Amino acid sequence: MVEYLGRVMIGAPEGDIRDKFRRSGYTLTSQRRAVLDALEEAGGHPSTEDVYLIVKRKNPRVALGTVYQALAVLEEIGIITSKHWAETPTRYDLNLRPHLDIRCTGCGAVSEVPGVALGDLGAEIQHNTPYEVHNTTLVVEGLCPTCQRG
Amino acid sequence: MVEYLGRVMIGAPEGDIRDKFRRSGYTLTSQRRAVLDALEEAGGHPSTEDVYLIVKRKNPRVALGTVYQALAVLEEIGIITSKHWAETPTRYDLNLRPHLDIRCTGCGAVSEVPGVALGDLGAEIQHNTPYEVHNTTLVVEGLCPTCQRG
DNA sequence: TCCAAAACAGGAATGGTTATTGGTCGAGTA
DNA sequence: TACTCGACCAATAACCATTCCTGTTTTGGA
Repeated sequence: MVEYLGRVMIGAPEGDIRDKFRRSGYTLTSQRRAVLDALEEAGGHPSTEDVYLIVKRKNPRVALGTVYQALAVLEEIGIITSKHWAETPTRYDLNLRPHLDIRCTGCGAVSEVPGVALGDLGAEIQHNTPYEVHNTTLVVEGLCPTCQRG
Repeated sequence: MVEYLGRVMIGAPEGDIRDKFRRSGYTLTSQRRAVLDALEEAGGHPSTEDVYLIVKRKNPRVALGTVYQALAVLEEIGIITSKHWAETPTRYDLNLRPHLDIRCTGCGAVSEVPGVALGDLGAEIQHNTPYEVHNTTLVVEGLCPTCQRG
């Protein structure tokens, strides 16, 4: 059995993670811990496949389905968030703070766009629709500096 | 051979459609015309499958792949637009005017949200990233009035 | 009318994701 | 310690939207 001793530095603090697991009723298993560590090691906005490959390096027995399920659990209890660009695999992020990401249609790289204030767009939308608004996500695509030159 | 005599009323006028096809080099075939008619008949924001079923009613020989390709061509030459919500099939729209749509996570219904001004969000994003911004889409989800009661 | 290019039908293949199944592990309890 | 129960896991099959492939048909231009 491989041991996962790493600590999550970028995302929620260790205490929060334990709290969220305890409150949710889910168990913080070694596989779920491994997925968290892999997210940290990957940095940025890895896909499920990225996470799977990192986890598998340390524990080849972990199945892809387990990673999918672990990521779903981690998102459900609020330790990570997911983002989805059309035609591409879902990506995950340890960064819980609301922020804007842009994806390069050339190489697939994802970067944060700082300093853009969305204001109370959510409230404005809610004001103009009878729907009960749950989720407003801004999806941004473009070409990164490298791909502009290529 | 089924004849497609319908005229597109909601989307681009007939002349525009012909122009766009001529300029693009693509041919306005009976299948592509049928797809346009189906989009009009479906109204709202049909999925590829929706369009396929309508087209098939009139001409059972049309293949699903053809509908996919026809929709891609129609989008490429600027006669229709597509929208994509995560985990759901792509939806198409004859309405070329920029507008905001919300999707019900309960029943899948899509409605327009009127009166929301996005301002120059695109410009603001471009100002804050070295990426060359091509596309900014606001994805909104919620519960429609009916599903709120359900 | 003839020909080359484009478009099509039908169906197989792909890729991301989810569901199923049978087995394992661990906490709580007698 | 032995038992029980449920959560969890690995492996794999299934799913679904979409794309690709192949042979055939249609189209527009010479």
